[in-house]
Amino acid sequence: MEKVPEQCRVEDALSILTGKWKPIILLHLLQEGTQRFNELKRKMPGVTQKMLTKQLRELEEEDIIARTIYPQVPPKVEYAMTDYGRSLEPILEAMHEWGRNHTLRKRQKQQTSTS
Amino acid sequence: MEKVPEQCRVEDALSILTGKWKPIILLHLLQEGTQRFNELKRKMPGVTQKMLTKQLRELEEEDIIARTIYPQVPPKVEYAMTDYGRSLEPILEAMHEWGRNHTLRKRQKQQTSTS
DNA sequence: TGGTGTGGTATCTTTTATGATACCGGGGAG
DNA sequence: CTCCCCGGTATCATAAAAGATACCACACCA
Repeated sequence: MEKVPEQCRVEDALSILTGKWKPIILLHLLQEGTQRFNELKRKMPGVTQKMLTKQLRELEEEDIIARTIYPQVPPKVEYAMTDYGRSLEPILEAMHEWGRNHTLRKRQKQQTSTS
Repeated sequence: MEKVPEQCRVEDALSILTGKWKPIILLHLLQEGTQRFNELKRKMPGVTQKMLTKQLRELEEEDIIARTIYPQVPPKVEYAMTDYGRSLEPILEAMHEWGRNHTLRKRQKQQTSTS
């Protein structure tokens, strides 16, 4: 029936989330809604135009975000989560929750090692 | 109060799961319990010894898995999930569930494009 | 005596991801 | 006229991840 091994599914999700700037892009779009290119760029210190473009394109390719071009001058391009993209939210939340505990744990370790 | 940006938490989780062989290692250990090195290796076609060692060491470093060496000849080394490692299960399950739908979606897209 | 199984290391090469930098068109501000 | 803003592209360089290959000690088996 199903020939694809189980772990491939996990890797599918992982491959979409993996990328230096993708998690933060997704969090911005989820939490603050539709954003313009430079708006995102300003909120992500350190990212270069090229990298931001690339990561956005890859997310768009997977139908996680939608890119809307307004035929104006100067150009206006907006990025928004798709419904499909929003289906990633449980994963991001699970990771966020886990990460919170991970941070706490690290702190405790540091304390015990310095005491 | 909290100076660490929210997305860092997500990236913490991601950084632990990311690695070509880590998801499958974790799934094997979760589903089949403690495993020896070569036992894992045989279940992961294509992995080289070096890569398997590296990924296992990284997971051990993060306290996700535990490495037990039995002072025998020939050597016997076992890998097992730690309790902490098992706390990743909700994330892996969320990704697995998402991946299942992702696969279905891709298939549907192919069908509509070839019809 | 030579080959096998165990759990690795040490090098080297290739592939992939990320980054720095320069450039673009065209309107609007000064 | 000159510069900036916007949302990019193109080129080149670097860093990081992954892979190929060879080697190791030791005991066991035949």
